[in-house]
Amino acid sequence: MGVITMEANKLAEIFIKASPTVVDIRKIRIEPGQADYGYITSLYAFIIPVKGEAKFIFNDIPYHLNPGKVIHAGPNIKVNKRVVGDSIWEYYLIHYSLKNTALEDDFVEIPYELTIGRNIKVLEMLKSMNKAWRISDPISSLKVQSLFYNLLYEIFKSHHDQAKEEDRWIVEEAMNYIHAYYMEPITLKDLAKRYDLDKNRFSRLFNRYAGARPMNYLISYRMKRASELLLTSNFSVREVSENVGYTNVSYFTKLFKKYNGQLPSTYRRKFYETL
DNA sequence: CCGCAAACCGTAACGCATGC
DNA sequence: GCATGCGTTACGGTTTGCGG
Repeated sequence: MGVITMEANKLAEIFIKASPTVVDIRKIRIEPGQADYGYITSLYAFIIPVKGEAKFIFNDIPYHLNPGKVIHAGPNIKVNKRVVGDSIWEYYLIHYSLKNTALEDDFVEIPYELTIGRNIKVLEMLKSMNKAWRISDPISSLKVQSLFYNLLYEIFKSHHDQAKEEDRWIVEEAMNYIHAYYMEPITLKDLAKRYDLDKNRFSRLFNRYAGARPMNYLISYRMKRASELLLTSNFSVREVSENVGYTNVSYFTKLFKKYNGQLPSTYRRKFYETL
């Protein structure tokens, strides 16, 4: 809790207006277990983890930094950091300043976190930027600036896609869950809780990718299984109903009729009559 | 006992308002 | 234009009761 995530389009808008200029780029390697306490930042910066992991505390809010994430921080933030785990902590640190200081209000003073996943493009750009930064002629400086803009694009874009990816994953996982546990009682509330989402939000998210609300999807799946069972087994209607997750036949019959146009018993009878 | 329907209750889905 | 919060509505789910 406390970690702020930002919307990619909003960020793009802000950065476009603000014309950031790179002030410094460096790749930093720190041995495991090392810590650093209480310094205050003076510039805007992106922290892009490459290897290992570290705990940062910005103004008392903890952030866990590992590859796949990008952190943005502003000036006047108190930083405590510690490298955790037993591998070397390696990251790029890019400091930049704003041309247009009138826009400083748009830059959140609280650090925020972006999820970009494993991104080779980003790593390659950082490498080139770092290399070009060591050469101090105007052409190389131009290269650094243009790469910085490319980098921003790539980071924001990845962050944007990652969000969608996460949503899609949740829906797929939920569908798999339904396929596996349709015979058990499932409620929307419990499903949503699995993904730590508000039930309303989850229901809509599910609908966006699955084309049906979760509970309707569950029912359809149960009805599909029920019709299969009616034709392929010699279970009684009651048994079929129990096998797809309904404790009472009444309700099952009602639903089955709604979904298949006829009652379970009729459905079975009609099928065998036409053989 | 079994399958079904009607009556009833609680929850999920819908639709609208609001904010971003 | 899209996501979110919230009140209302519709429907899922339980109980009861009836005919075969």
